Amino acid sequence: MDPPGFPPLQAPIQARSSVPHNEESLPTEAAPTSPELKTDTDTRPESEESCPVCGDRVSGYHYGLLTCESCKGFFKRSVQNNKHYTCTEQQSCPMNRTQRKRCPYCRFQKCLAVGMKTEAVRVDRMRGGRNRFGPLYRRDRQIKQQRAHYQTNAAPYRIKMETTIRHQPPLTPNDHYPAELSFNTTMSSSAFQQCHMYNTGMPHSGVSAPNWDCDMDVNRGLSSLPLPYSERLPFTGHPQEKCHMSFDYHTASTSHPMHRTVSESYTPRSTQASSSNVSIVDCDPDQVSHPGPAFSSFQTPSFLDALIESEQDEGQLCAKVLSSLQREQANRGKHDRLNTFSIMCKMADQTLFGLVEWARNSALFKELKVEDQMVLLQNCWSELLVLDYLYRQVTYGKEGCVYLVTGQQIEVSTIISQAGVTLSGLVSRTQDLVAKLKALQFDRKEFVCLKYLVLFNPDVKAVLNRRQVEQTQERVNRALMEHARHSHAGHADKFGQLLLRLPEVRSISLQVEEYLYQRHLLGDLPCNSLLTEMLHTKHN
DNA sequence: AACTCAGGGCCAGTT
DNA sequence: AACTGGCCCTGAGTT
Repeated sequence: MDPPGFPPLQAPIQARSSVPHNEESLPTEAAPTSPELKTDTDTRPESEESCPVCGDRVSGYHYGLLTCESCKGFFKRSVQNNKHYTCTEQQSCPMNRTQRKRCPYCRFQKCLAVGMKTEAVRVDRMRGGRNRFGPLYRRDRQIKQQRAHYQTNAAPYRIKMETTIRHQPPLTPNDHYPAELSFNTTMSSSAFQQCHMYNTGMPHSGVSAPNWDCDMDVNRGLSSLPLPYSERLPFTGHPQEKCHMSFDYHTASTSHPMHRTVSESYTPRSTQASSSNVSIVDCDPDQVSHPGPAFSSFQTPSFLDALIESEQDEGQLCAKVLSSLQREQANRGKHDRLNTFSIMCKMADQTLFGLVEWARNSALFKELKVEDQMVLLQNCWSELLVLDYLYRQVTYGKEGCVYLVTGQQIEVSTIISQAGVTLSGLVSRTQDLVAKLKALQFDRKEFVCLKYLVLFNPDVKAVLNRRQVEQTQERVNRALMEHARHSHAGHADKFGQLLLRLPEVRSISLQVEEYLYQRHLLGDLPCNSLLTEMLHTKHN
């Protein structure tokens, strides 16, 4: 079986002396600790995690993430032998340890969806050595270690991520392996195929053709949906009054909140004392002297309440996005309508616009230097978008549906059947997270806290006043811990459970960025949107 | 130089 | 016969 030139297999099995990986063969008292059994390997994350594909015990990092030995082997064989499976059911077969063998199609799709990388399978079949995912694995370990640390110590959540490496360009065919090693199948000339293969390293199955780029219900719905959403959303006030903030994509770049942050609307720190929101800034529970038990017991709630106050109204955002989209469609000819993908991008863009505005209006954020505001937002904008999306699903989304910022709902199955593998994978990953958050009864205050924790990330390299960012993050963290402890006695360790969701939010957001960037390169994104601008800043 | 660990291969067992 | 999955070999990178 070995290629020519390889030494013949020596070492018959009985002659091998190595100790099985996870066996309980701990050293005896007399025996010195072998390198394999030293303390840090005992805390390896893979020992306690389950395979994201089938739930079996993970055996280490394989092809991009922690998986079990079985899925590692399955994935390797599938890619090496260029397997094309088919599903006899609805392409949504259950995937667990006992049923994973039933449908290789769904198993392989799940492998791709959770992020296993086909380009990590070597077509030259060279053994041993290292690939370029080393830093990714290291980073993942760091995150997991911190997670474990926080679980045991309930210390403040810290997002350990270096901005310089966090947005690596995807592997290109020539990046590490020769082109034919990564793409050993004929590459279609269509832009979609290019995009798909770039993201997954695999040819598109052809089943899930990119109808996503065509007209879907969400598009047709735009002309018929009523403008006021007061029936469906907690809308307060008159939509007409709140919709005056038009969003013209042709002039959008000059009105981006980011631009205004650095130009006309920045309030110098020295003037903050007179800000109407100063109470938030000054009510650090650790700093105040305790006037009495009543006040003391409500310190954190009032801090949180103050944070909540600056939250954008969902109905307001909905009406704004909807009216803008309706206006844009109205200005287009009958045959020039926006396709679904463009509509989604514009929704995301407007939501992002709102999130930047939210940050800028936050008293805690205003405390920071403009330079820090910029780098923090540039670091976490996609995570904020993901969090925002998640909270919307948890709060308004029906089972099996995706709830759009415009109030429309699309069935997840429709998306999965019409979108490509990358997008489908993203949607199903996100739906899993939504289910977990629903089970936790994720509430608005917790949502706001998570947004602040993600925003105030002291590990962003370019941050000037790290201490200030760190202190704010810790305050929010304490507030979240207190809130989770007191408001939801039914959920043991809700605080820890919420923090455990953040690495997944991060991971999804990176995948979203990558996906959007590829679509941008293909000319699918509006060029003068805030979304594009943010993507550009990262890649520059 | 020794160690690490993620890639590939082998092969008994299963379907 | 084809597939599965546990175990082991390999070798670039790390310590």
